[in-house]
Amino acid sequence: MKKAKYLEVAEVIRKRIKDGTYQVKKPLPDQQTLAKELGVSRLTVKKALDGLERQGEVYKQSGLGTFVSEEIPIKSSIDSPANEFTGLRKEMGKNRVTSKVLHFSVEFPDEKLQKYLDLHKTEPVYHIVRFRLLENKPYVIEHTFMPVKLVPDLTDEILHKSVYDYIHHVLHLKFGHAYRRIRATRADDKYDHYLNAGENDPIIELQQIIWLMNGQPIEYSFNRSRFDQRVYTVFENNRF
Amino acid sequence: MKKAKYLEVAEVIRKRIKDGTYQVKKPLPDQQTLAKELGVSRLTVKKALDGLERQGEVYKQSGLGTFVSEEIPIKSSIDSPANEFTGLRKEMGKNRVTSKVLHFSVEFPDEKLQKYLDLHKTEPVYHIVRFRLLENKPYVIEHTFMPVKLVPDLTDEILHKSVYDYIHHVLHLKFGHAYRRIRATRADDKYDHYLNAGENDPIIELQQIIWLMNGQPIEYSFNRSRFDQRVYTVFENNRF
DNA sequence: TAGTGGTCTAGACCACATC
DNA sequence: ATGTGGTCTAGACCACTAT
Repeated sequence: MKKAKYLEVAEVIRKRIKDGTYQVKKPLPDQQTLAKELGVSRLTVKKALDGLERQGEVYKQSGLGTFVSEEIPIKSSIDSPANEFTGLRKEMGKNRVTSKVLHFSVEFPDEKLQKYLDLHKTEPVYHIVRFRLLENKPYVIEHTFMPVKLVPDLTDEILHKSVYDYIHHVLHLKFGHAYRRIRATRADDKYDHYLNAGENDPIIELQQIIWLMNGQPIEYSFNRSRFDQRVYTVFENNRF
Repeated sequence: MKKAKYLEVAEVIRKRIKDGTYQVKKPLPDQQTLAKELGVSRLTVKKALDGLERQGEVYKQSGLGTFVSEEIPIKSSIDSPANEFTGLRKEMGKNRVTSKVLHFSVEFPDEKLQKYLDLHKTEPVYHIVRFRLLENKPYVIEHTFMPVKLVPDLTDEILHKSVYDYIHHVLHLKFGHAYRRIRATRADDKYDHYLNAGENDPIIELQQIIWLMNGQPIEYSFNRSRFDQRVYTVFENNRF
């Protein structure tokens, strides 16, 4: 299966931004010119630029042109994007993350989970608690619930590596959308002591449901970190 | 200036979802049928559906159809969307929000602010601290910095109502994109006592830079709430 | 095989900003 | 007047899913 042309075009443009061919705050060549150069229609170029704009790489001004976005001055390398679908190992780098499985069981879902994961009470879920360290420093406690029917044959070994890899590359499932809630709370969960959090230390918690492309919910989870260990970020674009 | 057709089409479909014409988890009419019915081309329908999909109203499956999304079970009415551009008064309802101006001055920007707002050190900024209550209950302390050159003639009266309204409807400026960082912290700011936060109460803080459509940064701010008063949410769609 | 959404094209016209 | 991006069309072909 071949990649769509507009994705190829977006990659070319992204590279040119990265290597300085197109400079920050300067206009890119106009859409017609890019279309001719790359041998595609103008609409295909526009579609590529629309995507890059949604991701914050460029911004367009009708009547003026398309410009390379500036660096974001408050962006930090420790930020965790709250609007991406990469797993922790991929996000942070494979070898920087280690995982300890604190709990792994199969259960029937309670009423809350039945609602969250759109399950009948007879359809079992995995219940997983993982303690994850970033460069050997306590980083996050992840409480995860997934329907067994959607993720068959989950093993302890997979839990130590990447569940995301298993879901995507072995089961060939694709995440579609997610709803996430971020809040501050106290260290009051039974596993929080793993985070080296004192009794009065704030905790930052991200709770989420993830759905597949076909609309089925595949994961309910909440992830807790000590307040000074994690910052969630959102990039937002004011377009339809 | 007339509204684009694809926006009109999206509104029609959104209404039909809301009033039950199209039912949850059931397929909408196919794109060709909708196009004919509404007297537009198929691409225009697709563009409308793409937007609704990004906003989570529907999801599409190639080869199958377009389906109405389910209700999100963890969504709560107290959630604050972290990926919207509406001001607090509009988000929560005009009459539920009251504002007290704790500080209002004009200053030359320090180095940090010069970087955040892309300013020369001779270009002054407003420095505003507002205490905002939701139905007379302490809700958030907002620390806001804006370049004077972009927001001329800001008055105390505007601060008591909606700065967003002034920027959009009087100055006719449009927000383009924003980068937001959400973290948990302690009640250690000099204004935090307004939140009725005890010394050990966690605080949830949202820090952000907002840019206009033309790429100019117009606001740097950080907003602090007591941990149990605010939850930030993100909806994310795994598409280009 | 039939029906769905996804992509792509060429061409046209419009809205907007600048000169 | 010119050049930019935004919208819209009709038509074509492809990829995917179900039967």
